[in-house]
Amino acid sequence: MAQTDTVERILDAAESLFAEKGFSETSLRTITSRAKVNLAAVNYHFGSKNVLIQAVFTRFLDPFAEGLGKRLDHIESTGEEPSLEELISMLFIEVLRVKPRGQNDLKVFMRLLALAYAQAQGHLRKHLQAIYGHVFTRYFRLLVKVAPGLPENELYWRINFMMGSVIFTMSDFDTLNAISEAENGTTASIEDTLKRLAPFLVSGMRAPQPADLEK
Amino acid sequence: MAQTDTVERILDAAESLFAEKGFSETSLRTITSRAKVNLAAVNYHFGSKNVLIQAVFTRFLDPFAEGLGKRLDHIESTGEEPSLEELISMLFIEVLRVKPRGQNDLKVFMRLLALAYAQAQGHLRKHLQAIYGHVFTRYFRLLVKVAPGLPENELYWRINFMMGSVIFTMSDFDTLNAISEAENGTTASIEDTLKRLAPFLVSGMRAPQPADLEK
DNA sequence: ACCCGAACAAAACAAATGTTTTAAACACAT
DNA sequence: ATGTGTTTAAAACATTTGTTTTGTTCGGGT
Repeated sequence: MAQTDTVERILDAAESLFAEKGFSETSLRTITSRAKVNLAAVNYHFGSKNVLIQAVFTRFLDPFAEGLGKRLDHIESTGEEPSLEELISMLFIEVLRVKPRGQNDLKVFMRLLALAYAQAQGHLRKHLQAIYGHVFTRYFRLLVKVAPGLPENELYWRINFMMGSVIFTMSDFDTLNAISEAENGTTASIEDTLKRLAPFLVSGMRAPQPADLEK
Repeated sequence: MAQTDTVERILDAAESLFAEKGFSETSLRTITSRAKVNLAAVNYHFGSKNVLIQAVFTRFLDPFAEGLGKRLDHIESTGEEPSLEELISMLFIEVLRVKPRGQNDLKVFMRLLALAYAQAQGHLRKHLQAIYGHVFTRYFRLLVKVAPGLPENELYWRINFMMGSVIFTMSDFDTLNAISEAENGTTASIEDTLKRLAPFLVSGMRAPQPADLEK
């Protein structure tokens, strides 16, 4: 075969461009020109733009889901219950472990997640749910066991509250940081912001259940 | 003039379609056909699609920002400090007060907000920041006074954590609710979910400051 | 040396998009 | 009733989009 880094170059370009501008706003021509690849290469290697989008996601979600699954395996085999803090920070650690390339890949990662949610309807969500739904369910079941005596459905919503905070903050980190500088003269790194997030999330998860919903 | 509900009909159709599918994914032709209006009417009344997008936002953000501003006026004039709970629920109340039409407008409202954030770069964000930045700043300053002894920059990030939870959850409410039914057999109303959000957010805001960031 | 299939390049295609243009219909003041 | 400015209607326009087609190049196995 010829130099088959073509596929990788397409994925790299598509990933960053999608994160910057969204899916519909990124044309195949801008992708292929940044990747220094012929236009037809996308349809040749992937078949369609939608499949390319899915491929971008699986490339960074596959190792994440696999790593998370292994941690769940280990926990289930040893039988010892982790703390709530450990369970939450497990996600952060796994995210940080996955990123192999540059500095701002965490932002790219989060922005892609945010886009996947914002662009709710359509092929992508079903695709992600079909592939990664199982691992998420396992994580959720473990969290139900560990969490402080709240019913399942309450915990389900709190997990989504958590994910909203993380994804929203990280995906718009640059903008929020710029506003922060204008507003109170300080800037923060991504790591700082993750450290700020942890106690916020843990306290939120430990909040009492709203009285009139105890069914 | 002729029946000038044309503008309103365009805005109604655009609003719901944008919330469903996003901006780029919604063509002027689908908007005008749902609104039962001629294609050229959009460019005639608004000038361009971008201006239409901005108009959709100002239509529901103007009364929101105005109502919020009046509440801030009242608080500042009386001089009494509201509690953190009151300050947070103030946002919820104002959102619920604004929506004039159908049941699912809250979802539409939140989905539009989420889209505005997801489509970070570009005309929309600057436009919103230019118009509504002032009210947001006032709210922020008040929250700094009320909040439990945390530095400004810490509070700034926590506000964004809050907004992330709310916007993310509400904008994807239907999907999350469907997953909830599949996962643990229960469904929730929007009002239930807002009630669940409140203690989560309040506890998160009251969380201790991460030790290694006390600068 | 030959061949075969994979990889690339260039061009063309059909469809959809935002926008503009032209003309007709309308409301309303004079 | 007439005329004027506003609103709608229909068509056309120029781009841009994803995709397909056609031809070429390259590498390795027999």
